[in-house]
Amino acid sequence: MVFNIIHAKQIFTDFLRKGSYRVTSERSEVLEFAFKQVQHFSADELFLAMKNEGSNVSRATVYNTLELLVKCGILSKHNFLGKESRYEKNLGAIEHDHLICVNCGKIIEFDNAEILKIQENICEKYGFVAINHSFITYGFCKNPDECKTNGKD
Amino acid sequence: MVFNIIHAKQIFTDFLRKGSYRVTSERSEVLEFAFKQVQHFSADELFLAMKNEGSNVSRATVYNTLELLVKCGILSKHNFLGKESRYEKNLGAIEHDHLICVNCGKIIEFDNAEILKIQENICEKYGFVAINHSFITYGFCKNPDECKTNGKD
DNA sequence: TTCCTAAATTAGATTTAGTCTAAATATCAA
DNA sequence: TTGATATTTAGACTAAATCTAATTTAGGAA
Ligand SMILES: [Mn+2]
Ligand SMILES: [Mn+2]
Ligand SMILES: [Zn+2]
Ligand SMILES: [Zn+2]
Repeated sequence: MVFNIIHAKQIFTDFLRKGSYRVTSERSEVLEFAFKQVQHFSADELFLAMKNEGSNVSRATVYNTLELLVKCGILSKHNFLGKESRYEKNLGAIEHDHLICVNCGKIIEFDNAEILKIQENICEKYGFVAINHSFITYGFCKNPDECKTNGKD
Repeated sequence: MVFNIIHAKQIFTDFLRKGSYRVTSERSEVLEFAFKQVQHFSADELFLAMKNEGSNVSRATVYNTLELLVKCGILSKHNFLGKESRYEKNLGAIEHDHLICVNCGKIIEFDNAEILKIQENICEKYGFVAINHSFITYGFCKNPDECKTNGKD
């Protein structure tokens, strides 16, 4: 599991070297900007944020690098409600999951170790090797007062 | 839960009446074709299949009707690997889940009541009312012989 | 049954996320 | 330092899904 940007850079560099990918300034830049994001973000949002702060990394490179960052475990990628892919840092011990209000868009994050156990059992049963998972519960806020402001992300 | 096409038609008509939507021949046609599908299918695949068998229902109506069929519980909608949405009939007592091989594309379906319990607990904890969920484990086939034919769906 | 209005349908345009291309550039092993 | 080849780039392209505005239809009222 990843802790901070120093650690993330180490992991990324090792991953690139090990896979005989090249270590480039563009890839480092994408990692740095991705790591600065505090919420879920889309590839295009990151590309625009970078551009906005003077970066010249291309859209294609942002998309490609995000995939590499997912592969080496620094980021997670989600597809909420069939919308564009959204990414986020992977910091904790457990890959967290999401509860989404289909009414106001609120996203609640939670850790649940039991889900990992279920995943293991199922993989054992069907002869699979798990890489990761996506568990999303769709519903709505019980308290109407909390279901107003569109608290996306 | 839905059992067969007769039952599905009943549920759909009730849902439409109750929501003061109109009962149209196009909506019935989409339901009939959707129900004939034996595997996961995309909106466009269904549209083309219908067209191919002489139906004149438009693409927009197919897309819209599939959403209604999801809302009333007749179909489920999935987003595997961030690709186009895929639909399927909802027949059993438990909303089944999926195991996907990122190498060969194989999809294994499984029932797991524990996941529903976890969902209930989490919703209780965070003041949510669950509608449905999506649980997908990504991984690869342990047995290389089984990981060849691209057994999609 | 006929009439009327809002809802639904339609073909095709548009939007959007993401991928592809081929020319220019940079990495890194030798 | 050099050169093979991996990477980056701008912009073209693709595919899924949504939107539009004109036309048709469902179903309630009379
Ligand atoms: Mn999250
Ligand atoms: Mn299924
Ligand atoms: Zn809400
Ligand atoms: Zn496989």
